[in-house]
Amino acid sequence: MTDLIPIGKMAAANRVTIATLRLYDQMGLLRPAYTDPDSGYRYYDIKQTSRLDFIRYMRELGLSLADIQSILEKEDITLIEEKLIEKNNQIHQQLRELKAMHEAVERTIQSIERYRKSPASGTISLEFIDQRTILYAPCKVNFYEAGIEAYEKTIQELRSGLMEKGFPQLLSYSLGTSIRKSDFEEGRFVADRVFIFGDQHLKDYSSYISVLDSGMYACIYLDNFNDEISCALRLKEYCREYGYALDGDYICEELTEFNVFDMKQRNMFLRLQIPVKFRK
Amino acid sequence: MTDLIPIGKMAAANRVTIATLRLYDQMGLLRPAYTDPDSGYRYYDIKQTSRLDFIRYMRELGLSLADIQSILEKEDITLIEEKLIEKNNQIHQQLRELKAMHEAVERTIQSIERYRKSPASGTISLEFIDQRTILYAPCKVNFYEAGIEAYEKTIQELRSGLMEKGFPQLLSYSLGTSIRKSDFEEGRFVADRVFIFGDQHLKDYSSYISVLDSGMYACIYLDNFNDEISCALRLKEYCREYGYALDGDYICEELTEFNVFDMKQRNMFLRLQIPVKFRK
DNA sequence: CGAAAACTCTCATGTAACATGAGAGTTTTA
DNA sequence: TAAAACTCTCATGTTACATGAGAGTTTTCG
Repeated sequence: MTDLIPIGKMAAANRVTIATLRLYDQMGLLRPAYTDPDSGYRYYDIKQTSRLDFIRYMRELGLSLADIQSILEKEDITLIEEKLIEKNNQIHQQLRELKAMHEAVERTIQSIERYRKSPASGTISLEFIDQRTILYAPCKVNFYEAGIEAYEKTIQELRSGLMEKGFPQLLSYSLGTSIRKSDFEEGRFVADRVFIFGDQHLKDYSSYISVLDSGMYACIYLDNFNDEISCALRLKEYCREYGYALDGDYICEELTEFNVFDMKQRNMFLRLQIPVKFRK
Repeated sequence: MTDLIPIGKMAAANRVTIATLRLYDQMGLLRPAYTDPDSGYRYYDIKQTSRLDFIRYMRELGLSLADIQSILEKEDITLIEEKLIEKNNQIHQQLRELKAMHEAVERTIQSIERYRKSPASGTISLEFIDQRTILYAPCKVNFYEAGIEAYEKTIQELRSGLMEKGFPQLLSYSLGTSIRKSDFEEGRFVADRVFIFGDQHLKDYSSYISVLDSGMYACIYLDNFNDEISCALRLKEYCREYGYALDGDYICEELTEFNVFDMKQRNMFLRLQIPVKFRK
């Protein structure tokens, strides 16, 4: 009296593939009502649709086939609830992760955009820059002398120190270094601090937090790490020429750090900054 | 002069597993600076850390290794941006899906909770029920006569009709059926409509929308489909006894539909409802 | 009734990004 | 020089299927 249908019809009736039905059979999630012992053909009862619906619904809720299997075996509503509550927590977690990912992607796109719209290397400007919060570490070695490897190493330490505290990732934030005003004034290139420019999340991660004052900055843009000193000197000269007085530490800001491309193209982008004040 | 480190140190220094480094080598994402041709041992330059960082950062942004590979091959920032924008869209999509999943899980948990707190089968109550929006289809056959299979078939049609329009899934909503007031009054069990109780999303999906008035309902709870008619009659009798007059169509609401468990336990939960008015 | 068409079977493989382990060879340390 | 520590390749497992090969079965049509 109950009419049985072969796998193809069952699949079509439920918008499932045949392969899926076979898998469910094999896993014991949904055994066909009758299997021909000779041919091995599977025949389903239409009423099994409801069980299939249940499986698919649980899948839509994000449960794994293994979870569903145990639910169907135990036939216990409490178990469903447990699994769902567990799933709910997972979903919350995933939502957080996705949002963080989204922010990071946005930030990176912004940074690429900024790079794209950056002025030609060597351009000097006078800009007002808002207050910035930074997370810094002191420089143990002076990489202006010790070379780029020392710089990398310092960054590396900052990085791993932060990673231990669960800080997302460094690449998405712009990096900076500074030279103390007195040193810079007297032409000594002595790295003082290395830091990252942060956003609102920053304060959770360390006590080495500082603030860079807002104000006017004389800036020069460049795209090659090796030109920093010469550009910095040019910028200093420029300030002297126009009568701008130094008003704080010198800053080198690494606006984008796509330095994985072996510098074949102009992929790095720096902005050197000298805070200035004007004689009134 | 550049000191090379074996794979173990490289892995430890970057909090990556050895297997990962080997995979990246194999895929060409990060080739060790030197590979011993005899032993096959991989030796990395510390500077390769930056490339590894880049890879891991791109991974954190959700890009696939294949994407990263093409980015690293082309060495083109524009390509990064393209991939990121694409990724951003994917993230939006995923966020939508996750939120929908979350809603569905919550709804299901609620429904299980409700089931758990439901009164004993046979309990009669008088309740105020708020206005409800339903999405209905007319019943072509009277399943009170034709049997549960006909009911299932009707549901099936409703289901597949909705699925074509992209409606999420049925299991997460409670189902209902109704009998016209005149039929019910005269003791004729003739199914009139089958419907789902919906939420705010409902209106997007069909024109077969109707509203069930708010008001007082005489209700009886039960956990077995087969008892519907007898319980409905009891409820009707109850109304007569207390002098409540029928004020609309009879409704059978299937509050939870975990009928995959072969009814071994009390997993189904119905609430029959008769809208009533009082003589003043 | 027989042939062709349509259907179904099992088994193998691929997907993404690794994790894990076996068995053999290499380097470092004591 | 032997043991300990490290590394190699290759195979397999993970998830929920999709895809395809080659062989067998059922249905349909003339």
